[in-house]
Amino acid sequence: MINQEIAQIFRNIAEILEIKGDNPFRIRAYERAAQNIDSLTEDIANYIKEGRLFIIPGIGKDLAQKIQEYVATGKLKFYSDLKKSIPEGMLELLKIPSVGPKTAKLLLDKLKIRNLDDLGQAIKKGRLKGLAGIKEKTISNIIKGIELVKRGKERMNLAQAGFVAEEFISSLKNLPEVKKIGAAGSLRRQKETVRDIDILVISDKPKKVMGVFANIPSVREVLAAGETKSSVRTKDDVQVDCRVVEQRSFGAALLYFTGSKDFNIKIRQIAIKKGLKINEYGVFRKGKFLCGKTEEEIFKALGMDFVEPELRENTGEIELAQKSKLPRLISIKDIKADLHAHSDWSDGSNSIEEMAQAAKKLGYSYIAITDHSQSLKVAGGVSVSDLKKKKKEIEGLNKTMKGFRILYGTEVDIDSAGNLDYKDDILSQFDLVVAAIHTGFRQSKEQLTRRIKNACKNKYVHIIAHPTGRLWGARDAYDIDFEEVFKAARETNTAFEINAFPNRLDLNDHNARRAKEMGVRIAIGTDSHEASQLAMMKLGVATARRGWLGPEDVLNTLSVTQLLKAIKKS
DNA sequence: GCCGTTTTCGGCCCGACTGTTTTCAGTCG
Repeated sequence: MINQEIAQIFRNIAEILEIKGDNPFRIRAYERAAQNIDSLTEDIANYIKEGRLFIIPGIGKDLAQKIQEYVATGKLKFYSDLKKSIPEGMLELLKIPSVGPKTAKLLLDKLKIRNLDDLGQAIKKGRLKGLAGIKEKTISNIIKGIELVKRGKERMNLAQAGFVAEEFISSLKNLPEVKKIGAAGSLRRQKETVRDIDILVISDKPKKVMGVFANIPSVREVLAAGETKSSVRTKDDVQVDCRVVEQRSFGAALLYFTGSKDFNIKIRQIAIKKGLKINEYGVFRKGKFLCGKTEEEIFKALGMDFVEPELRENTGEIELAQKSKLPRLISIKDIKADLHAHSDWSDGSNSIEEMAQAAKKLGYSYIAITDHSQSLKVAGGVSVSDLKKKKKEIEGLNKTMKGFRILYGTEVDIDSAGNLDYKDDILSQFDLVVAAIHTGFRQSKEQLTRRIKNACKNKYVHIIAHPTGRLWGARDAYDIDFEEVFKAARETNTAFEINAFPNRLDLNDHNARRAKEMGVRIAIGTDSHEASQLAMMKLGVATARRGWLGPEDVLNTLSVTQLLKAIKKS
């Protein structure tokens, strides 16, 4: 989407300006604008059309003009000129930990180092020695940093980040010195991908905690070890930061380390206006400690409601919290069913009964078994003749399982022409039909949009599953026109799925929020292929929460009777 | 470069750790 292109350009501009030593507040203005454009749920071209650019925070006269120029021409003269002012490879130097804009500029000015390769050569030849402020230690840090950049550590997905954090937390939580411990950062905000793990500890003996932390088995390297703050890198190249504070500061530290950065800046500005100061130790008036033990009391001191971590991105939640108008977010307890699961009738590894028992164990009252349709041979799609047997099996199980219902469902393929893989007379027999694209991902935006709209228009299709097809780390989302497909979904009473599989999370948080704004209902499904995967529902719920969804926006908070009524098409 | 019910100019969040320094700049989150 063009929003992301513009955001990236603004970020690049900020980095170039940093190297050039420009005004830090001007740099910050570009970063802030990039962040805010990134978090828009709607195409920025619409803002231009309707003269609404200025309602985007951080967009003033100058940036508005730059956005208009880029949207109109696909180019930005200011940016292309600016790019010419530094060598092309310079920005990659900034990716090296410990190398910031000042060091990069020093390397360019003194040694004509223009990219990573130049830097490697210069180090080999010993040319860095003798530069002002650079000695042995700095050089060895740079060498390690270059290796790290070359290994190219990506962000983890949310599930992986949870495992890393759990290992560190479980190693620390039973120490007698540890009174309380928790994860903060983007993991607590439940972002779909996470770069670093932040761990917060309450203790009166920070030294002891820091010592144990630095010696956890999976630690490869200690990056920094201070009195109250340490950073390590694990054998899998994950950076983990640990911070120790006193009891009275836990809320303040949790707030600070949970972020996001923009959120923190905004609430600190609010504090200043009230004659207060917030840091990670508490809320202060004229140097006097007011509070800090819990996040709740800090929000109260600022005159606003508690903001759930998933909303803390400075995309409107602060203003609503000040007016007590935040939405109630869905929670895992609201979920009564899984609406997308496979059995061994297609490519799942458990029987329908095993899947149902596992769902019952999670406290659900129903589950939809949505095996693949006939043409999807690689996934063992169910033939029309087998469908009868499958239906019969489900009817049998439903008689024996008390207080639980199995819905007879399918994940029907939307073929490359936009037709469905079962005929209407077959589709009409299912309790629940989930439709999805599994082939022809490379079609044009128009074609893909049309295929999904076609599926929405089918009287028997209830849910569009994993609507953008993305597989994190393997396949990018395909481009569809969300405004159009959401409109079609609303008009036809078709729901869109948040697929809870960790490398899908599709719809993502932004698109889910837009779907809600456009009046489209959401179904959360795990796409489980074995019983244990049903537990991934919490990741789908996390995405829903980041998309501002409440229980009323999500189909699987309904009882089975309510659901079957709600999905009916006229 | 943005922003304003104290302001259209002069502010702009706040602090820890490192490496190189004799008191601090750079980097990071």
